Amino acid sequence: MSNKKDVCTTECVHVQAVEAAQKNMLPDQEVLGLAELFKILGDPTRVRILRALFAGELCVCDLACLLGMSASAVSHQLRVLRAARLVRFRKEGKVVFYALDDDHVRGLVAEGLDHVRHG
Amino acid sequence: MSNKKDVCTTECVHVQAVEAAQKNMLPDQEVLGLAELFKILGDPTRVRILRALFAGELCVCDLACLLGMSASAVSHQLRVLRAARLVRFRKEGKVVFYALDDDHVRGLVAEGLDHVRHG
DNA sequence: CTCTTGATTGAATACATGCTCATTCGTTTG
DNA sequence: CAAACGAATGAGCATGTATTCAATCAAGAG
Repeated sequence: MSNKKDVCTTECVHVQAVEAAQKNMLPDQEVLGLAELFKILGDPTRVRILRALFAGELCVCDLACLLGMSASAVSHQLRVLRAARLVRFRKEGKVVFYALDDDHVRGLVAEGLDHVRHG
Repeated sequence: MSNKKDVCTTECVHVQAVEAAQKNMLPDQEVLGLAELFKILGDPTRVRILRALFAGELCVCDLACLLGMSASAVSHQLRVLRAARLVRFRKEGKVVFYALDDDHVRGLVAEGLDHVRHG
């Protein structure tokens, strides 16, 4: 997909700046991982779930109640968050408690809020 | 959307924890804004564009060349990034230079990378 | 064991989104 | 003015995704 550097037949390319940017490029794998992480954070329901877990662990039913949605919908999203290792879970009988699994999340949300609020 | 608190007919709700989480909930507007921001960051092309601009301003054609995609595709994404005030632009004749418009972005990307790399 | 309950899963549906292609805009140049 | 070029835009399509609904799993109660 990237053997088409000659796609730039135009004259407007600023070679120096482009080469500088090229040296700082991230490996594809990291770009994809980063985009995937942000995509997962890019859903209101998942943001609400994560924010709810800021205060401490909650079971699926708690979250469903808190967000006013079905346990099924919540569970589907928890599956996504689990796969991204953003939350972890703990079983106690029939009940499954979820909690934040990564402290980066707090930082990301905080920094995101800065942009949203006063950006 | 939230008058259905009685959706929780179950017995498993942990009232204390739920109430604590409820007090810490973000206003809907902030949740939506936050999710929107992350959604915008949650695309490989846009991540690549932003990363490219870390090194300094580039014109649309530079970006197209660097990413190996059409100027049209890049322009479409720049429109999205502009709307989110993540980039700003500067016209110089026919050429339009784009640059990062927000320092939060660097922090977000850095923190996201931490999670992706060693998370 | 059977029934109930919390949680998970899969299929189906409705909706959003990223790219391509063709066109248009705005500026510079001949 | 007309032609050329960088950039922006809109329609169309192909793909992805969040929720609902029904079914299933797992653990405790009767």
